Amino acid sequence: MPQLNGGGGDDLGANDEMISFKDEGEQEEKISENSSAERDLADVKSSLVNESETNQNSSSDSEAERRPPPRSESFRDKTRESLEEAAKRQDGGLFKSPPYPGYPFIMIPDLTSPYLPNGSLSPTARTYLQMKWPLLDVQAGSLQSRQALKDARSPSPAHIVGPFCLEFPGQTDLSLHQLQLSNKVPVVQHPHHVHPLTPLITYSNEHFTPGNPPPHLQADVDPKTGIPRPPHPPDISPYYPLSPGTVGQIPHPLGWLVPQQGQPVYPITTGGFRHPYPTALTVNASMSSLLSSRFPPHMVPPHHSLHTTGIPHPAIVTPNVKQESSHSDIGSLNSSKHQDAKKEEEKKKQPHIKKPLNAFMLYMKEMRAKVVAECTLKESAAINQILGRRWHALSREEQAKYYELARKERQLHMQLYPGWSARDNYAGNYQGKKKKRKREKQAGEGNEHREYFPNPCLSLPPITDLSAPKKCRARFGLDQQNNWCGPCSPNLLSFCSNTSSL
DNA sequence: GTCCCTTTGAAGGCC
DNA sequence: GGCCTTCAAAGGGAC
Repeated sequence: MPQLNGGGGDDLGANDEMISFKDEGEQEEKISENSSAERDLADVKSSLVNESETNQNSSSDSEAERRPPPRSESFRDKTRESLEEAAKRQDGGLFKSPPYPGYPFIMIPDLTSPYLPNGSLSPTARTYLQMKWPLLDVQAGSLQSRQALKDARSPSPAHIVGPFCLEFPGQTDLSLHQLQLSNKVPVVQHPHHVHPLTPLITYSNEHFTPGNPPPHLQADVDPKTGIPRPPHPPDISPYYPLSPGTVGQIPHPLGWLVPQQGQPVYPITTGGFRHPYPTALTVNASMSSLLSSRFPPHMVPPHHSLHTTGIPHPAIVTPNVKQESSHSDIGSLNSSKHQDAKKEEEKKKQPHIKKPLNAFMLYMKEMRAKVVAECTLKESAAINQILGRRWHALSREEQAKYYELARKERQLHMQLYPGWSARDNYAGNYQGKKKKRKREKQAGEGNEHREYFPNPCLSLPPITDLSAPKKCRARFGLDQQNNWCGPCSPNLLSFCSNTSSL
């Protein structure tokens, strides 16, 4: 279990990474950012068509209350304090918007040892699991647990947001119902029942095959206690040590029934429900055969993508076959080209070791589904904007947890792939893809500013801040306002100011 | 089918 | 050291 530098000297930057938020107008922006996440959703949705943020000023009072307190103490002390505090309020505060909902076995102290000495789940663990997975019968169909779940859900752990991101505090059931009525939201999905391990399900979920429940997911029973335990795929090796039963790895029992954006809400497979880096100690060679039997051939990582341990590492991605074949066709036209193509082919066959996820990526993985569910947004660009703002709205302690996880990911990644460099994945080194990006497009000077503020109402400082328009005003002058970029355009500004709905 | 968009952070290269 | 670029995830949208 990752600890937040309780005393160890091994911090690889978690503290350093606690960079203060941007200055310059960010003060004002922070006010709006710290304005609740739910407004973010509304903001973004509306701002997709240039919504104004001016109304955010009206709620600055409540926002001030939500803002993290001044951080006069050392970060380390604060971190420890917050952990202790979390430990104290583990039961009472469980439904009070847990500070780190995505990492229950880290942030929910009780879940670090969710099992009681007799092997049964601790009350808090049960409650938490029920909250996270309402369909998971933690106690073998215990009516009690269901009742407890029902009760527990009443005080909404967070804000359930309806299809239009309206807030209905305390109206969880209603909101859920509304969500269910919404044709954009999976009926079974509860917005807050995002799998608590999503952030640890790093790398792609591409190996998951929606369909019938995998046989291995039949709830297994603890041989000692007789208590059914959540399924635990044998091929998953915990990176972050878990207690007996590895509660953190419990897939949603109905995960295969809960599609979301073409993916399960609770990805379950070795590719989808997994820890970032299976350790060599607990994985055996039968994994590939297991994969072969459970997944379509194209989803089973070829052997050459196995780690030296024989593990199909989640960070290893094999380039798709089609590209290879197309290159082979081209190569067949010319012998020299053929050789080149062969080389490329071999190059492409080399496993692609992905970068470890950084803190924000981990955060995004965790929160994306929630945002999608809350706001019925699907465009990742818009979602990421929301997540970016939420990220800034997080307290340092909350961010620190993700930094710590990211740090551990990097450490493990380094251990598993000592010679790997991020450079290896740069286009050219790795042929499997792709991309040259917006920077290239920025060649046009006019676009530069525009791209920096891709969505004016999201990225610009408050409308009252005239510094941004000054950029284009300085560049082109007042008499060439037609050359001003969108965000700087006074017309757009007034549009933003006056537009608040789709 | 491929790339772009959008976010933040990490890492590498260049000056 | 500062700046720039690329990549990591994600999925709709554009081409």
